[in-house]
Amino acid sequence: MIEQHFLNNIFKVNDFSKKELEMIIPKFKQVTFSQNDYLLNEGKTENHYWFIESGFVRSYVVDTKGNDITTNFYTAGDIVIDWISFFLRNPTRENIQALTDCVCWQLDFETFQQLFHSIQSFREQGRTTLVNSYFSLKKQSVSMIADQAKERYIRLVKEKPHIVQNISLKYIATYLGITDTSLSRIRKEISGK
Amino acid sequence: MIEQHFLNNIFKVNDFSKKELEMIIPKFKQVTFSQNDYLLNEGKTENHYWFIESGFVRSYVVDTKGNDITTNFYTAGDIVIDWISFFLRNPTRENIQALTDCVCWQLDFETFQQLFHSIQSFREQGRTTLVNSYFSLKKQSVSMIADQAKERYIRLVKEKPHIVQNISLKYIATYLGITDTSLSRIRKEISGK
DNA sequence: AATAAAACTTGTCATAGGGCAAGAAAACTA
DNA sequence: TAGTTTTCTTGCCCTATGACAAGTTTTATT
Repeated sequence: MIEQHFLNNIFKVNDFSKKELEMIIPKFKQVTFSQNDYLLNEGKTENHYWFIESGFVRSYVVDTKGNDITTNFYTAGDIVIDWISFFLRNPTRENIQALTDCVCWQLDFETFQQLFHSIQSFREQGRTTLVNSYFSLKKQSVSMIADQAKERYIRLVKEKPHIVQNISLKYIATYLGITDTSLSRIRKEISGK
Repeated sequence: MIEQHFLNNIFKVNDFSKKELEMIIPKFKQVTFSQNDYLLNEGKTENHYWFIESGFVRSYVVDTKGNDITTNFYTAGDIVIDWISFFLRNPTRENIQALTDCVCWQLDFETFQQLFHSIQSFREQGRTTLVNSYFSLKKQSVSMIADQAKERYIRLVKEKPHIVQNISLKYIATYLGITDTSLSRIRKEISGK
């Protein structure tokens, strides 16, 4: 196989030796999901994570009033993982749902552990990935306090245009912490400028 | 020294061998901060983290309008760290400030790396600590969307009563994403019940 | 104790965004 | 191509919270 495996975009030759790549890449298994399939359901303990080769995914939690709140969107190149459930080995509160058909590459916890403890660059990359997720969450969280809904939407359009273009308004609204009604009005206001 | 070092509460004999503890604990250095000292300032790259033996600390960011937003409170037993700056080696956006005099135990990045890559249980614990921080942030973030300010305040009182009792209203308000005026009204309403 | 500076409360009024319900438009389905 | 369902828009009215400004209380300073 000449180096054109999708995972070579994730595990780069600059960061890993050839030998390490040979230990890592074959451990991933390709899986596909159809639109509306669940990758993970509330109450289950996550035993895998995935890199998305193609498609769109969202994660959400259901609040005490029964509304669902989108916690994240994922698309090609992203890691889909519930860090909390995966590492703390707890039943999750999240639901992870394919919004379109998806092609993913899956790794299970045990294999992850084995690679994590044996390959230094694998654990450095893993840590960096987790910290990057922390960073996005923090940004989103501060923005929720500091910015008005319209500003949050504008930022999302700028930072993740493909999300805004491909995902239905109601999910984007709950991600921004507003109702679909409000988001519709915000859109109108923006386009009217 | 008979095992009554403060850090023995953090690194427990159940999780580490005696030899490992001897490699870890002496690497920490005791430092003290006076009220209003800064542990970290915006723009600097974090090169340390601390465990708090006593005192109260908060972290905050300044938003585009110049208001500050408290991102977290820390107290005895907690780790004080800017995960993002520490691991990504970036200048931080956060300010970390002692709200009272504090006694802390400090470790620097280089020593951390050395321990992280050489002691398996140290990295397991480090990862767990990071994921726990992620978990609190996520909870706070979802609550910001799902709950009203009053519910968020009630939850804080329940989960971290010592914070509510020891820290001034204005900081708690920005942590909850509201103004000090609103928090004052919420308090009144609650006590009037 | 006297003064100053913070911290907190309260009043009045303004506004972002929610709740609900009815349409309109678009996307499936048969 | 008609029928159904889902998605999105719009109108009307309401509520939680903000903005600002004036007290009051508490804490620190001399």
